[in-house]
Amino acid sequence: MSEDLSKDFIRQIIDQDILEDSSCQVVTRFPPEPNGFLHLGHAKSICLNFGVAAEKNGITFLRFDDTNPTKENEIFVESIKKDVTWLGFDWGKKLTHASDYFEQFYLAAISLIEKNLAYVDESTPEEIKISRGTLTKPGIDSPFRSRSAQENLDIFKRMRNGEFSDGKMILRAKIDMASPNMNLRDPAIYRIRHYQHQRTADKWCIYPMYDFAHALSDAFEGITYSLCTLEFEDHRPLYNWFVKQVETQHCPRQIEFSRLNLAYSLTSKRKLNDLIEKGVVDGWDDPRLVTISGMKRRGYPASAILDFCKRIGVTKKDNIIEMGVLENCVRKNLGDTSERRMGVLKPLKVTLSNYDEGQVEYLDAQNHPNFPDLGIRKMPFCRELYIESSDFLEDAPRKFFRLKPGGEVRLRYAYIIRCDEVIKNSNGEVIELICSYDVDTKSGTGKSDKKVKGTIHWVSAQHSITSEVRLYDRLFKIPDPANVDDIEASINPHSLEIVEAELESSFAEENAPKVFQLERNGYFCLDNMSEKKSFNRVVTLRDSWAKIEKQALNS
RNA sequence: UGGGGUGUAGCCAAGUGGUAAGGCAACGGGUUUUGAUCCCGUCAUUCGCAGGUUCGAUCCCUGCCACCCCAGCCA
Repeated sequence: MSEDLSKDFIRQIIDQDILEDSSCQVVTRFPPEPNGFLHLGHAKSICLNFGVAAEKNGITFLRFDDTNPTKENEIFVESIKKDVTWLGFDWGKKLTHASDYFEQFYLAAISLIEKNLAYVDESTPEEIKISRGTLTKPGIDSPFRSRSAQENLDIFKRMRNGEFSDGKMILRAKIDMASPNMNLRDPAIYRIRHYQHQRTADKWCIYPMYDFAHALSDAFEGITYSLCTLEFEDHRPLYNWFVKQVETQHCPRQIEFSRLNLAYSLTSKRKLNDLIEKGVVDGWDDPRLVTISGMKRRGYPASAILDFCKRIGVTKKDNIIEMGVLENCVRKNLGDTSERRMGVLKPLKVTLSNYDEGQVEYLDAQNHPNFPDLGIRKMPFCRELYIESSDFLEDAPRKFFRLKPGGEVRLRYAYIIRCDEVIKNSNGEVIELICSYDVDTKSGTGKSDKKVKGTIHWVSAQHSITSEVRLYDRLFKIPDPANVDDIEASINPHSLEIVEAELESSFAEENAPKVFQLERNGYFCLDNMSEKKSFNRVVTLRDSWAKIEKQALNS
């Protein structure tokens, strides 16, 4: 492994800060709102926040941004903790919640009111919307803007005491209704919500807004680098305004980076939630989603996700990462770590006419071609076998070096066979092949120097285990599902295919691997969530034959 | 048309006043009883465009163009 020579712009800023002041601490935070499950975009943020701190012996808080009780719940809190841990990060004792600071936020709001920097506005939401102006027209002051601090103080306290109903009034920062930055046109600081909060229950009926709570939480925790995505760039002046006006002891610095976009997939909690509610996918952990729990269930190793985050980098550029990058990380990780097995996804029966009925041979099969230390297993070989249907073609193109009528192919770890006869059903579909084997070509014996182009996998029909296997493809037909009106119309109808596969007999053993490669088919894992025994295809192998076929089709 | 950002290959991404890293993809070849893995090689005379400064500009200056974000009592 060569060392990375280049650092992203955030790490460069931090390096520079440390160069200028060696006492400079690195304190970061990962601050999800517990209103959904984490996805790959969060993984990017987690890797950045935890990574940057770890590199400088700093610390990272896991902070739940729970300022909106109507959208949040304990299930999401637990899932987030689980996912962060699974990715391999440890927040130690630094587990906090925005709600831990509700009292401090309240006091900070009081101080703003006392400084005449905040006021209670009793306008309706519609009135506030209109008076805010537009992108090109300045807003106008609210009639409540000039209320005395005394009066504001009194009403705000009564807001807290629950004297008013939801939506009746808000506390606003008094900044500048004519600011070209919309966020500075007297943004809301507190709103009234008579709603059970998952942690503070009914202790509060007023809740702070994101900009206020986030800036102050960062300041209270001594966060030095508050790393967030680009859409908050316009919020930075407001963030800084709160920190300054509340006169916190510590001043955090917000730095923004671009969010992750992965082609043919969705990284938006809201849109994921829609798909789940409509039943388009099975839940947050559907293996077709790039949620952390979905990818985990699919069989993606955490280290592959970490590797992915490292490869995509951190910049301020809009980006769309190709699916291949993620898949490649998964293959790369699994290639060296998973044992090989054989399994036939779409079986085609093969009968060896010259192999004795009732005879069984046990043939040696390597568990990993590159690592002999991983040992061998015995595979039973009989007169009746299954091969992959796609490994036989009646009208084979020139470069197809698998089985065809009259052609020969090697059965991996076994013999070379020749296809003598093709049996079809009344629909003309091939249902069985009658073949003959060449006894001198047994693997490892060196009796024959016969060479064939192709080697295919197989299982003994008598010994194979029928098992459910789930084959996944990308969830969407289009690269940018996030940008279309009708997401459901862009769903790939073939994103999940369930097949009855025939697996080699070793899967009956107690210590059969949970994650493995089915040779020539891809990487698979046992699905821990389904009730019956079922396997997920994690990712296919790279397939240059498929590429050749596709090219032939296009030309 | 206000404000804030971003433009380096098909996709990511370094770089910086001295002649364009790296990864993925693609392509060509080698090894191979997985059309896998692995190995070797090819792949930007040019950095959104146009001017200017300079011996020299992707980098500095000016103008233009394209794309993204912002008008929640969401985060």
